[in-house]
Amino acid sequence: MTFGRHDPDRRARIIRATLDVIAEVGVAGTSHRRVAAHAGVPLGSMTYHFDGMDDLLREAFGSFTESAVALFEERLGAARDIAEARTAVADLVHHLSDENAPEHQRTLVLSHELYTLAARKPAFRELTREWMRRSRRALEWHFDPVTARQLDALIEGLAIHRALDTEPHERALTVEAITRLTTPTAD
Amino acid sequence: MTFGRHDPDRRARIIRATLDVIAEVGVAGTSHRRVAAHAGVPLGSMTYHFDGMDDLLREAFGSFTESAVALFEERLGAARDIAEARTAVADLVHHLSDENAPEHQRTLVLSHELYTLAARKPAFRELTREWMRRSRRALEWHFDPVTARQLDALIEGLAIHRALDTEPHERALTVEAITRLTTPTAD
DNA sequence: AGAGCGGGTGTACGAACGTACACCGAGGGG
DNA sequence: CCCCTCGGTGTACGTTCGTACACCCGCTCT
Repeated sequence: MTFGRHDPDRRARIIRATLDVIAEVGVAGTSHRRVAAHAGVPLGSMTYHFDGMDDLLREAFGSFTESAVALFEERLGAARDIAEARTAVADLVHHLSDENAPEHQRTLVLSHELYTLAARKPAFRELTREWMRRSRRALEWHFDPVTARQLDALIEGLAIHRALDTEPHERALTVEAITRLTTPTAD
Repeated sequence: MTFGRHDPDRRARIIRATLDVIAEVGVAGTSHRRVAAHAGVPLGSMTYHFDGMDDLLREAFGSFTESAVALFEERLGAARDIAEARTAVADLVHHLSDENAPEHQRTLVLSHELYTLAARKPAFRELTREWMRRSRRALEWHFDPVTARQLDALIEGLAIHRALDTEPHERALTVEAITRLTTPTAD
């Protein structure tokens, strides 16, 4: 039995290359050939390791959501009280939407590409649901379920709008919004 | 000078067809041929009326954002006080994310497709900026600029998450989030 | 009435795509 | 030492694409 004779993490490298290509030219411009070239593997490897394009995309976005959740959990896990949790949430919003960090623009681009697929194909919607579910669970370490749900949506909206804005809003605005949403109204 | 000899609103019909095709198969699956077939015009009309694919997409999404803004302004314009404005905002969120209305899934799909383009191409980012600018202006008829900005992001996030969720959240959660965000905190 | 113009269209070309599949060669079994 | 197995790969096919451009024909002007 020859096992991993050539390249034990060939698959993983293809998946990383796929995400790179998607971030660069979009799902629309992603092809087996381009991914293969970027990963430095022959074209035949594509159909050998993955059951066609859809399978490749699903694996790639699965890996992407995994690391997105990991970041979420890491930041929220480090917070020791509500105040720190609020700060962590603000950090996440600005981390995601910071224009000066190409790596973060990448996250935003990949999110949109995934949402676009999810809006049309159930298989990808499953990925986004799992992502949302785990994000909310992490928020529930610090906030009640309803607040967690609202906060999750707020993070999404703030990050998207901030990333697209001509002049991204200040941190103070983010913090203020988080504070308002996590403070029960008087009545 | 023969003018509009055949079809005065040929262009407009192509644009409508383009949005239909995008909603159905995505920007990735949209081709001149498919749009032409859907609009009932010859393939040659595509390059005649539009300077290539990018131009076509820009025109189509320009028309899309126009009607999205119109809906926004209509709903918010009809509100006569803060309470009605809050209700209008909740209406917009649920209108956008209602799973039982195919027309609304369409809006969500098109939004994501546009954001995906905007994340990569400046020409499309201009469209989303104008869209955000006008949405915020409509919100400012009832709320201060900072709140308007926060609310705009919240609407976005709630609509996206609600549309993708397994069990979409109740209206009460939306209303509660809007109330919290539009009520200054005590301290 | 005939000519000429120009808006509109059919077609053809080169490039790129996903995928199937015949083939190769290293390594283990006899 | 030979052969067979099977993981891995190169190539070729059929399809679809964007775009250019030669052409057609209804209309207007002389």
